Amino acid sequence: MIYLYPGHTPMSLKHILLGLLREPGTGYDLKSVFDERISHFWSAEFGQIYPTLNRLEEHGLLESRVEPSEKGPNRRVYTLTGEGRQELLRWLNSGPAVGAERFGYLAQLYFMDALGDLHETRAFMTALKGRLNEWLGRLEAIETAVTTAHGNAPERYSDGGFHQFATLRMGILSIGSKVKWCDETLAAIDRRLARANAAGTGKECRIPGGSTGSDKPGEALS
Amino acid sequence: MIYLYPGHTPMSLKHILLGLLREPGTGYDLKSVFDERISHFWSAEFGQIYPTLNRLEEHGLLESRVEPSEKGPNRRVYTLTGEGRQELLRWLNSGPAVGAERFGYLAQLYFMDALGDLHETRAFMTALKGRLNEWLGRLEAIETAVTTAHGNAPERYSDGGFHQFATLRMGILSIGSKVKWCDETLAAIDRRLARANAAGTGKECRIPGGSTGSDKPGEALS
DNA sequence: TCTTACTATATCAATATTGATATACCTGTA
DNA sequence: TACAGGTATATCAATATTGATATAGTAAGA
Repeated sequence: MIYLYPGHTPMSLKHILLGLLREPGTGYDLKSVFDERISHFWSAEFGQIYPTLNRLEEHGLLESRVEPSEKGPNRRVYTLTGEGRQELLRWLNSGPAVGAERFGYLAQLYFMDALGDLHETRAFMTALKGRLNEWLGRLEAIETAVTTAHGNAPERYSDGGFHQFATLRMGILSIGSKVKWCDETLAAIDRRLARANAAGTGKECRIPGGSTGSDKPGEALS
Repeated sequence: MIYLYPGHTPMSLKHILLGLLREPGTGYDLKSVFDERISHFWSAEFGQIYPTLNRLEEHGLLESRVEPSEKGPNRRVYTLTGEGRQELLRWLNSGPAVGAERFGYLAQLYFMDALGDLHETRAFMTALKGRLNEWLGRLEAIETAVTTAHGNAPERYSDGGFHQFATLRMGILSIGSKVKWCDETLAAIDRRLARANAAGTGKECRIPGGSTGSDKPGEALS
């Protein structure tokens, strides 16, 4: 990895902007693309987009021109330069950028034994499943729209292409697997709750140590 | 969400440190926990761990004492205070922290039509599958170790508990779904490559527009 | 007229995060 | 002796990221 700037870390935002700007656009346009088309793998705020566009232009990877807008203030439209395209290709050829994943909700679950009551974990997992299902629904709606609409006029940043569609599929399969995991976990919680009820106390269920371990689906957690 | 500090964003590192420090430990200990036990949902470097521990102590959520080490320089051992425990519980009760996910490799794939040759995409996906499979193997090895070892002496930050095991399961299901997605995508690439070969040219395969769309497994991408 | 909403750019403070670096103790080994 | 490797703390510069804020034009509707 050749770094664009000293101290540069292999984060991808700069390269994503280069990739999106193969078709000219403004910072405002780009923000919609993050929110509407690629939120399943990256997000960015204005506060990061505008300064990054500036820096990429300073370094000659983008160039911009100001155009009048039909609906508001002037637009500063950015386009990829030859140098920018080279940097984009270099990044695409640098091998898969597999990095650490971060899940705040898993961190919460990891420590949730501190609450000492599995009913709270159950409520947490139910809420989580709801949130993930909403997300999955949004992705599947896009998938349906993409696979249904044939012959549509090509849109800017269209998700119709093979590569774009493949990233959408990963989002769907990955979030889908998390929903299944919620079900597996909820089932395991209910089994534990039932056992605790049978044993007598009914309300307080401090969690007994390790897992029993099983490969049968739905019983990996018991 | 009540923010710990002005301008505080809902990132989880501070709370993760509080959770891990229910059992006393040093910054160095914590780093191993990130690397060895919870890398499937969070990671952190020394450069972030030490300053964060300092700030948490300043705010009264942690306290520390210096102890001689058996194997090196003195150890600064941190422990959770009552206030720290309260903040941890508040975070656990604040609902699932579902945030945007970021995948550098999906960003690369999204723009890879720029390379104009599906063989390059194929090589990329093969490399990615390899990396993900390695990762999956590491998680499954931990799962096996956890489900096999019964009656072991309880370790610091043991992964034996139900909640901890559930987070491991999500890692396995989630990475597993991504490996399956690699297979689905590689199969789709091969079908396209075969079609292009049959059509004549053999080498250059610019990608024709949209996807055909199908629900049959392995054919969602064609 | 006033307000709301959308378009559009830009900057700020604060925190988050990485990767490099400096220091220093201890143990085993070449 | 010298060096490698593991234990341990700490700081730095640079970049990444969030969320709030300021400014302004346009258009629709109360």
